[in-house]
Amino acid sequence: MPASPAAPGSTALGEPRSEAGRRRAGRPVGGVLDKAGITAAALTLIEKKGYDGLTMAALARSLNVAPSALYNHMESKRDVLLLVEDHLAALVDVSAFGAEPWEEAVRKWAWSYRDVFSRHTPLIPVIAVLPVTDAPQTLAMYETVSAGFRDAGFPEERIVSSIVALESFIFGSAYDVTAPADIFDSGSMADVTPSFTGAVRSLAAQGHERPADVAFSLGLEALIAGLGALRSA
Amino acid sequence: MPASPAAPGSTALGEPRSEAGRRRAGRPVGGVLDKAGITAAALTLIEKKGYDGLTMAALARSLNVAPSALYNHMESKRDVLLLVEDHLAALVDVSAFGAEPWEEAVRKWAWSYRDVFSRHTPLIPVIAVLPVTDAPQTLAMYETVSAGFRDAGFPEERIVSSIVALESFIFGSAYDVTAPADIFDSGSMADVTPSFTGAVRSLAAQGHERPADVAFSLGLEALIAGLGALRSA
DNA sequence: CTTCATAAATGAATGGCATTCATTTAGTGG
DNA sequence: CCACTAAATGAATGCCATTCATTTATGAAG
Repeated sequence: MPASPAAPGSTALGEPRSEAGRRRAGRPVGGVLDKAGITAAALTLIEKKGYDGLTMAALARSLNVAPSALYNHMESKRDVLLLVEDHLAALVDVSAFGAEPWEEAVRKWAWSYRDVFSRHTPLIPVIAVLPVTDAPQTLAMYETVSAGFRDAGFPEERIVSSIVALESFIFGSAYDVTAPADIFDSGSMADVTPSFTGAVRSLAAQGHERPADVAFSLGLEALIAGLGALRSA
Repeated sequence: MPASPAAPGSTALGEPRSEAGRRRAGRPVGGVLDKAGITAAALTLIEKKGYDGLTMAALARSLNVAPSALYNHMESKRDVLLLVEDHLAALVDVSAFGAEPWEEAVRKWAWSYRDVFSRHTPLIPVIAVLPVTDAPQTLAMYETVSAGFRDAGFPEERIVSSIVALESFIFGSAYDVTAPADIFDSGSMADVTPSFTGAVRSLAAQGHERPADVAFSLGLEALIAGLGALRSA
């Protein structure tokens, strides 16, 4: 009724669907375009082209499909990011909970969590506001961690706040990892910022391979010590 | 030489420049389009329309100028965000450094820092990777804080790492403030996540006005205690 | 075997975005 | 008074996510 959708059916069997089109037209055949397939394609794309390269068009292209086809399976691009986020949550190492002392379990979890998301910082604004209902793997991670805290003797009403505090630190620290090495170069302002410039030089003189790791370790150990004091038994 | 830039000069004095155009054409007259003016306009726009409403077109519009005019003063939109960020840094309260004990100074600084940026979370990915050279007010903040740490007896090589750790926690916590209240509702998965669901309920039962504040306080006090132990004197 | 409902794919819009560019304008310093 | 130049213009450009009418092909129902 509205505009003019051009020649119907004529070009419908043209080149665009030559290969995959035949396989996937109609009903569920193998399912290249299900959630698992979309997630895998998105991850590959992110690895190869980064988050700037993750466009709906590029994603569709890598699945041999028209961009609009994605919208039969997802409401928006945000859903794609959610899928990726939840996949990554499953990569976070929670295995030490229940197997090692609480301190060590938190330590391993936190380092692993930071490492995974430091390569996916564009997801952080998404996760931070993400209702866990939509992310089963993420929820599973919280369950394991919560159980670890409970078994370690944490009062139930402090568990969520403690995890949130740790997570906040982890997300912020994930950004640090990606910061340029010269981020604290005060340049021409060096003479009016003697304390800061001196502190930066003093740290640089230590010659740490990854300065972000030093700050992360420092903060994490402080949090573990401070939060650990909340335990009753 | 290329395309066809249409009627030259004819419409140049039309409506678009009726008011501000007369004031600002040519050389520096009053300077609505200098850094201060752009920053002020951007902040007003952000307050009224949020970060989604902060487009180069909308910013130009609020300055009674064509979008392309902005590019005579800024390299990219990122520069606008930098300007805003640096303006906000000046709002962070560092006054307690040098006036109160280190613990209390850090506490006031951290709460103030988090509060300012919790209303500007879209800037966080920008700040985290921002070379301080480009942000004088931000650098000034670091200088005051660094001096506070030095005077409190911190070994020089630990100062930057300590500040980075605190900042990471602050940025992560700024996101929490904006999270929806039901973010931890496990929905249909409640039965398979008993520990987490119980912990969430238990926190909710406490009836805190702002749950994010509880987590922030918990983490901040842990960091203050843990980092404070690094001081020599 | 035919018919039909339906999930899934199509491609051509749409509207918004940051950014670029040739050109014009109008003060300023010589 | 003129040349220089900073600053403004508006018409592209190209990219983006998203929408929609339409078509396709399958499996189930009769």
